[in-house]
Amino acid sequence: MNSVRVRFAPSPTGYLHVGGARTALFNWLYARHTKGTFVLRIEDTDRARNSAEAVRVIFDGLQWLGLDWDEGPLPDGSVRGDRGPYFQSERSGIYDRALRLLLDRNQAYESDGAIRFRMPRKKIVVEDLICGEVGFDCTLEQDFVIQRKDGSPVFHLVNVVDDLEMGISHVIRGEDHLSNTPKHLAIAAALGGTAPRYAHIPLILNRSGSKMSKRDVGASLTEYQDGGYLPQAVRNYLCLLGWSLRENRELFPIEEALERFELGQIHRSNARFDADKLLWMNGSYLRSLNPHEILPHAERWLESAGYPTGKWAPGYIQEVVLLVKEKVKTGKELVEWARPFLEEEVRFESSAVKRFLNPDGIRALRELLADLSDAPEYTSSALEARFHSLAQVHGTSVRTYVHPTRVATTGREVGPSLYPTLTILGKDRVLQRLRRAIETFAS
RNA sequence: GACCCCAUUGUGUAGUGGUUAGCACCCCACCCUUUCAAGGUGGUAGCACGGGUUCGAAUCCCGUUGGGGUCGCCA
Repeated sequence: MNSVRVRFAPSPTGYLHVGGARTALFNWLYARHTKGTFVLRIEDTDRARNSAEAVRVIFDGLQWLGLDWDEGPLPDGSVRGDRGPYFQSERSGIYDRALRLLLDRNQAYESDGAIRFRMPRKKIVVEDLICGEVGFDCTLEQDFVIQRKDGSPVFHLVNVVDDLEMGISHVIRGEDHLSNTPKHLAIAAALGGTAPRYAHIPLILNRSGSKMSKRDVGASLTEYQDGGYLPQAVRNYLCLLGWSLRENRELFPIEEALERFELGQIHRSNARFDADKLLWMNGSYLRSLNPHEILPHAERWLESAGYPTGKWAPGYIQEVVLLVKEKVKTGKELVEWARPFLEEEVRFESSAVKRFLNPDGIRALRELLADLSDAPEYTSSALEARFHSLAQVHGTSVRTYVHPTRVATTGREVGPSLYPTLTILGKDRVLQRLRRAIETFAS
């Protein structure tokens, strides 16, 4: 009988931490690899933190990453699984029963209005699937609170009770919990249950080398959701923090990770979060998307940036996106690069104007305008030929025309290839923008 | 401070007693080129240190140093 049951048990704090996302990912990978069950449990015992909005963020994050759960609350308000409830706030009866049991067995006692667990004074060995045998001398350990004065149960209690009640077989969690594990083992034993196996995964460190926290840039998954990252890229990157395929390959489909994922191969050392590498990886994924795949993403990015995509002729957005996608690494950048194609007014960068719309540039634009006005053909290759012959006639390089034209039509000195840009903009708009630039910047 | 974990270029990793220590990101150079990217080629940079074990250690053991984590009526 296959009995792997793992869980992701986040606390609804209003955001999903990348470390949490990676923990969820590893749990999910292990569940899928073993054909086991992935449970989502919401640890909302701290009433101050509990809100529907905060839970929503967790759902959104997991769904965005493609991490589906077999048991737990669902975004539509329904519940899947018969080992619930999956909100700790709805499980107080279960905790009360556990508390009473511990009290009856004299494994817990009241003190100052709270209830403390009677920690066994002995050596406790954690047999961790990743860290190996880790010994703790608990002979001097203090008893600790498992129910607050206000009657609410504390993490150490509820976490263990729920893992027991829900039949969790493996607890895969951050290494910051390793030191808590003797407590958890002791509670499980006092309750007469069989504790799950533990697997403590290394922490994700921030740029300066300490545990990534809420305040760190890039710590929240929403930054990637909103920043135009592709979920498959973020997921791929997260796989690499503490785990690898071991064959000099870093870009791989999730199915492959799922097939190859083993707890024993997870590292024991912490990993620093490298935003540059994630950015590179995202660009790599972005470029590998075919037109059919990238369009929905691009439309979403454009829409949420305030550019309705429906108002344009069919195919126009796609043309723009395909032109621009080779040059950008995120959806956010894609939007930036697409702007000149979607706005009436050209926004001029002052540095670009200064550099290329000087008297020489304006002269070049005048020559180009005259030449282009009666161009019979307006295609990318025709434009290219025209630019070249223009340069030849005037005994200069094609650059003389290219740069001022890019600035005049897009406002910037960098951008996609010029001829396709001019083609997509269309002759009318291009001529209009050339005239406009000449009027505005000729002095 | 006590306890626990960790240690291969700046970063992520491969490497499990014998390798010119491999790959990727970053950085640099060159090529390509209308800009910027992408792509291609090449380059800089690493086994923290000290003891052992061994014919032979990045690999095994011990210590030191360094980094991280935990010590809440937070989770």
